[in-house]
Amino acid sequence: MNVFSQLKSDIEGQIAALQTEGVLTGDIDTARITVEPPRDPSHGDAATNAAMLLAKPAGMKPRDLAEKLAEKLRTVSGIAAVEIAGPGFINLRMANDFWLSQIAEVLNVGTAYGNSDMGQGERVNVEYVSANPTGPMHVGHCRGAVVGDVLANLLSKAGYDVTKEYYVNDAGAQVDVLARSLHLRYREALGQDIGEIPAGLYPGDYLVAPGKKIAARDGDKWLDQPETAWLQEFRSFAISEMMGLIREDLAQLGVEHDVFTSEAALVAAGKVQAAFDYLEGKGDIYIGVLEPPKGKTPDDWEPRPQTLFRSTDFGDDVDRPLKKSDGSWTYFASDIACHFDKYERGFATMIDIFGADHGGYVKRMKAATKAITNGKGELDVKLCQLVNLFDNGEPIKMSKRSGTFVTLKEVVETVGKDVVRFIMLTRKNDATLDFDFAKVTEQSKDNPVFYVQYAHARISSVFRQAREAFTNVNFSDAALAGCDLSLLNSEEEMRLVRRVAEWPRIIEQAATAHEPHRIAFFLGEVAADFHSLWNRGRDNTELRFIKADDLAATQARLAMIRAVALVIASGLAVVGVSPLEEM
RNA sequence: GCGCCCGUAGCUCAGCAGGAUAGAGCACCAGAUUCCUAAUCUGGGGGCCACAGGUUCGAAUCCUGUCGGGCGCACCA
Repeated sequence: MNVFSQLKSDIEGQIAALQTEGVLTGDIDTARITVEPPRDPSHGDAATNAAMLLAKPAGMKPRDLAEKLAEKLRTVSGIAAVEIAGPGFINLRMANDFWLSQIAEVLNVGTAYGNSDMGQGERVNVEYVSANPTGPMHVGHCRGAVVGDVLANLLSKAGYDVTKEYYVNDAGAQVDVLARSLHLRYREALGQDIGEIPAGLYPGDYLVAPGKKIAARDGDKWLDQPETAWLQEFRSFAISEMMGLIREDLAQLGVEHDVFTSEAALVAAGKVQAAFDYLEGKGDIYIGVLEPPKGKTPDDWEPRPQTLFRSTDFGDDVDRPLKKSDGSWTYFASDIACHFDKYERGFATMIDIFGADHGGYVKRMKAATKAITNGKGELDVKLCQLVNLFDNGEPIKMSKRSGTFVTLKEVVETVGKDVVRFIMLTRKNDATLDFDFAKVTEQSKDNPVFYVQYAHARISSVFRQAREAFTNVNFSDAALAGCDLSLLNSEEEMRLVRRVAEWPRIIEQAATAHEPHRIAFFLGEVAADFHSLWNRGRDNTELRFIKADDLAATQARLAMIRAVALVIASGLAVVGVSPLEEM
């Protein structure tokens, strides 16, 4: 339960009461009312702007209205004090019990704490990774993979019915190149000298094994045949091999998609044609000639009639071609079909995760989604910026041409999936991120992964010691949930308790904003609060969690830190990282 | 030339669907600590939120323009 939305509905209830009493008149719109923890803790536990928003339509002064509302709020249970401040803020101070009941709640529901029904089971499709099946994944793919995966987890936790989707671009010219590259490796496997890999083909040695595999299976059957004889077979073989590699890489990263949609299959099933027909029926298709982009005319520019989608009618800058001159579909056309298909499968809300280099693609895809769903579907696109790799401060240069690019697999094998996943969320998705192999594995408070993991491990360690100090006491969650939590009353402890109670709100806000990085930042804050409290016990043994001569106080404190551990575990589960019992 | 993203402390970045005196970490400065709850702690200085207008009771946040950086710009995906 998000305590702040609980408070908001309490406030709305009191506003309604003021209305029926005739104190408050005018059009009341409660939508913009916020109830949030104030930045400055001296302002109380929660603040609302209600009076300032309602003053104008009610024809009252904000502070007068605030006073009326404050009177009502003082009668609400759980609210210990109400103050009016500044231009008309209403500051609420909650009774300790109010917060402490959240600790019991955490202990009762475990890592399910923070689950929300906000999404009301609404179906959401999150499409991410969608790398071309032409080779193993490199680090550049990491970020989108993690951001998409965690966003999907986050939305699930917030009550949405989420499908994780991978769109396989297996229909374009690139997969033909892949097929030819494989054929070369096939010849190599049969003992032919293939020399240097010709420019324009994929040189990577990840095709060597598939080459041998198909040679072992089919022998020299395809050896002296014209391309037309083997292209299709080699293409589908290569794609399935490459998808195998990609799925292995993703599995290592802890990413598993629910659905893989094949572009080629969409085309074959006539879905692209169907989407096209639909748009054409609405009059959104025409044959026309585009103007060259101003200030940057390509060398080979020629006025050329094309089959265009009227994307400018839906917010794009120019209309976009759907067919190539050979009559086949452009990538954009099949992507429209892909989103059409998603919509028909029941997804009105779709989210795509792209690399930042696809930024120019966003408007047209949103326009297409609007057109193809008749305005009923909504597409949000999250762009992931570059990850810059370093090793102990030294930049790692990557070049695809020289073959010195770092693969996803290498990164995961070097630092572990948990580290990769967490670090990818330490920046918001549209900011570039530095990834330093040395720093991300460092065991110090400068390393956010370590800092959060260590908080969890430290709590486990306290419990291990508690069981030694009190050999006959039951410290299970259920037992702790029933202990006397009112013994927690210091300001430092309450600060941590309030932080724990913020978790459900963080989930809801991160989910509405589609911003998974907020989870990682929140975990850093919980860990910081916990470590800070722990450190007080260094100097003052009275403040330690375990008091050998005071079982009741020990139980209350263990309940508190156990709740912290559960919230950390709950957050790490969203991030896809396993919490550690010891380090 | 056009579009998108970004511009917040010396550095790296948060800033919660507009809210009160703009935060954190690093670095810097000053103290504490050798304890066993290992993988430090406490405190401090430091800001025209790129700039200029606008909307609003209220703007780092929304709108417009300017400057600076990144990305992209017809039958590649």
